Amino acid sequence: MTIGDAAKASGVNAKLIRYYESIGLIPEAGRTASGYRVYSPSDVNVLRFVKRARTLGFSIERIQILVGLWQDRSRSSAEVKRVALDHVAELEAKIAELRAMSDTLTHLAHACHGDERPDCPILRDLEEGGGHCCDEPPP
Amino acid sequence: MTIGDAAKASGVNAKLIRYYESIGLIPEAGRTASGYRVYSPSDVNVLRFVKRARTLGFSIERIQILVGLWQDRSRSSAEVKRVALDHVAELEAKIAELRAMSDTLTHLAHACHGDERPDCPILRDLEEGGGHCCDEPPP
DNA sequence: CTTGACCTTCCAATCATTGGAAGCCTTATC
DNA sequence: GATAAGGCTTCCAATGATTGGAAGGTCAAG
Repeated sequence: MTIGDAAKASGVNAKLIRYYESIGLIPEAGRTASGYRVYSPSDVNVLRFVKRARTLGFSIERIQILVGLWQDRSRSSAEVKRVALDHVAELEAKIAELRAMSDTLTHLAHACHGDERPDCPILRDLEEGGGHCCDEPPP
Repeated sequence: MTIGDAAKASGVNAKLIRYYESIGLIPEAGRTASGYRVYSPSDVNVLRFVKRARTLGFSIERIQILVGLWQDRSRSSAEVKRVALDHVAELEAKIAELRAMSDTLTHLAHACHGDERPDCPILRDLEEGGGHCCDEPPP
């Protein structure tokens, strides 16, 4: 299999496969006499694993660990679970951050007339740093 | 005020202030005879506006627009509201994406014993692409 | 033999921020 | 007046993951 075949079979872009190799996430592929990279079905499995892990938002760094555990027959599921739960904790933290942003803005937008007049609570919030509420103007 | 003073007063790092200037988000600061940047309290207001907008997750591109509207006395609040709601829509899309990741992983982690044995539903999901559930193994 | 589709490497851009290096300016102290 | 500390200047580079392009080599079919 060439890199293009592996890309189709795994769903990982050929360019990305080369990148993953360059950073050491996947081992260096074998080469034909003319220098083309060669892939086996087992290489494709690794690529699919990586792709699925990326879909779940794992960082490349954590995927390195997961691939290592995956290929380690003496792993404990506790190790895998810890990596996953660490990631879940980061996801939840990010969600909470975005949730707070969205709620604040939704609130401000709700208070904004949205007409042709220039007066706007959104701009007032940005101006004043968000340290107050529309019903409680700063002293 | 020097850039360091403006940084303290606005909460925006001096390095970041230079960056914002370089990309045209804020106008070029005046200079002393020796080349130091000079800032006025009104410049600090702009920096605070930018900082608050970044805290709410607005992209630099949208902040450009917001600053323009802020300083345009003939703006309509509808324009501001539209920019804000576009951003809210992006935030909600991102939240939904992260929520799906987190829920999937939480489910998988729940099904994982987390003990010293190697068997692990998390790794099985990554291996098989998540196209099935623990109770419904693939045919 | 030519065309087109593939492969190779290298370099650059994205987004927002941070870091460092090398060198100049200002202020305080001796 | 010399010197040291600390702030300022510019330029270059790195982050994370991915994508884009350019320039050139290789393979298969027509």
